[in-house]
Amino acid sequence: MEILDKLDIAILKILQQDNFTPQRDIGQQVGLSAAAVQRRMKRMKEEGIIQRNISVVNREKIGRPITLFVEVIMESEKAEYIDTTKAIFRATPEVQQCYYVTGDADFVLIIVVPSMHDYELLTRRIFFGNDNIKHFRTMVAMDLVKVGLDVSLDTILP
Amino acid sequence: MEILDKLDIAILKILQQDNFTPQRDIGQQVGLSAAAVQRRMKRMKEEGIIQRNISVVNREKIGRPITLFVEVIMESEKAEYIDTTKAIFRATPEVQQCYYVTGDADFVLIIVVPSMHDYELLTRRIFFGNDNIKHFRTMVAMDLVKVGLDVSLDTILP
DNA sequence: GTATTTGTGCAATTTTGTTTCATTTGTTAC
DNA sequence: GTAACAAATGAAACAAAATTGCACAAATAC
Repeated sequence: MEILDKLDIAILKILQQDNFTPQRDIGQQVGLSAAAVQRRMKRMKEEGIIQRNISVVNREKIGRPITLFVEVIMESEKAEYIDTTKAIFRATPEVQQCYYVTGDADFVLIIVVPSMHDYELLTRRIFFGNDNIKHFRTMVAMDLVKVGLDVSLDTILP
Repeated sequence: MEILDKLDIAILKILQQDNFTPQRDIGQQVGLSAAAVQRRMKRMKEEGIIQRNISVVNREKIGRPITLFVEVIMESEKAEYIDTTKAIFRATPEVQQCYYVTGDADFVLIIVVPSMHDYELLTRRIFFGNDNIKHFRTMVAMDLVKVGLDVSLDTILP
């Protein structure tokens, strides 16, 4: 089955907030037994609807207080070069998120580092070290107004 | 205590990948008993080092395939207006992430919606409906090269 | 109408998480 | 060096949660 019913959505909403919520509690909230919740969770995990289950670590408390946005513009958009660059960004732990985009830029990155100095060193490695990068534009986050990977589940009509 | 030792970091690395890993398995991997892992996890949760525990839902599979980047430039940067705008972005479910930044833009947003049409409707609500927004620039994600909230824990020196 | 599929709740079972307690380890004071 | 103390640990007992087996009910197919 590929379609989500109201119960699946109700379960996902809870799991997006806190995936340690006991299945019994979830069941109570959505009107199912714990067993039924468990089976639905298992199915959604198998189908890839639930992609991952993760802990979110506070970046400030572990000494990574600097969050940056970088727009990267490539010299050439040849698939070969793009793929190489994707692989580099993917493999760089400081690059928390990387999107290949249309519009003014080619890539948008979110980078998390301990200090601006570390960022400078990083730019040398991944930007100046890459001949195919024509230009990059950095913005520094002053306030993490909203951070998450939530997908809004309010208006799904299956 | 505020400092993380090597064992804490090893535990966090695992939890950032999969927070359903049984404490026994974590213990085995890092060289601790399950009880010790449990106590460290509890402490880190209490201290806010572990901020949240969440499921990540696949946006494509639930009918939200469009991811967008938006840079927003404000008319006035008066704190009052900025705060109001932050509150709006925070309260909008389609706005998955929102950062207040320095640089060419004032805000950077990541938006997840079912279709470009939905995005157009959203822009009317949250951008054109806000007099203080001077300009916004949209980029459309073609490839979610790397998506996560991981913080690199490799080079922590406490 | 009956057969089949799909999903459910309940209860038994298994696994996991939590607490207790004695012991070890490391630190400080003398 | 050694005694006293604090912090963290592992093993085991215990509690809670997840998982499975099974009988049943609703929806669908025939």
